[in-house]
Amino acid sequence: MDIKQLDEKNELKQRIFFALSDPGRYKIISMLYHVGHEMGCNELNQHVEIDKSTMSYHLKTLRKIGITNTRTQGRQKFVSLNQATIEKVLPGLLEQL
Amino acid sequence: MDIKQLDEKNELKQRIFFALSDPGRYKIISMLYHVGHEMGCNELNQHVEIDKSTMSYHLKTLRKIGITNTRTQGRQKFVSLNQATIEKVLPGLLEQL
DNA sequence: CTAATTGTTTGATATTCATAAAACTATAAT
DNA sequence: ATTATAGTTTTATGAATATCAAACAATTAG
Repeated sequence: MDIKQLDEKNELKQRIFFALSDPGRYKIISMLYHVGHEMGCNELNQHVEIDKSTMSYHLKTLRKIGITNTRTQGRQKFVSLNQATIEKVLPGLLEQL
Repeated sequence: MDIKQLDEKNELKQRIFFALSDPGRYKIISMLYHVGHEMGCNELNQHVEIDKSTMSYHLKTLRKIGITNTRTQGRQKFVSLNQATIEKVLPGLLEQL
């Protein structure tokens, strides 16, 4: 693996660490991991107590980092954890949350 | 373990994630872990290319979080990783850096 | 005593970040 | 058609961050 790929890997790690450094995002990620399946944003909101626009903002961040997937069904959006992406660069991390 | 202790544990985790979310701090932590022994700030500076005052700022952050120890000898300060603290809440993480 | 070395602190600056209210879009229900 | 639901975007605001130059210790060397 060349230096460029190493840097990219470290950048992804750092973005994941950034994601986990905020209490709200930590709870979102932890919740998604522990329930083990996708959740509607509203459902998430019932468990993680933050304003819905703040929630949307954080979810957008997670999406941009690339550690969540979103599926739209009707007027609902279901968010799920892109577990493989995380495991690939930081195996074993999710179990620690 | 009660909720308060859990919260404290998660707070420490989140602070560790914050520490690792910055490229400079990531390199410092990674370097300290991989060399496996304490390093002088100046020595660190030769490996991690950041301004010495920025370095000092980041090292202060790590100290406040509680994941490094500092020992003064003459005019040098030796920094080492408080590995046990990290391992306690996030076992296996350091090997991934 | 005067330099140089090692590191911290202060101050200024630019940037990013988190938060929430308000307006907005899209879908579903009545 | 209206209204309710689900979520996003915009806008504004305050707080936190990162960076670096310059001044400031404290120790050591010449």
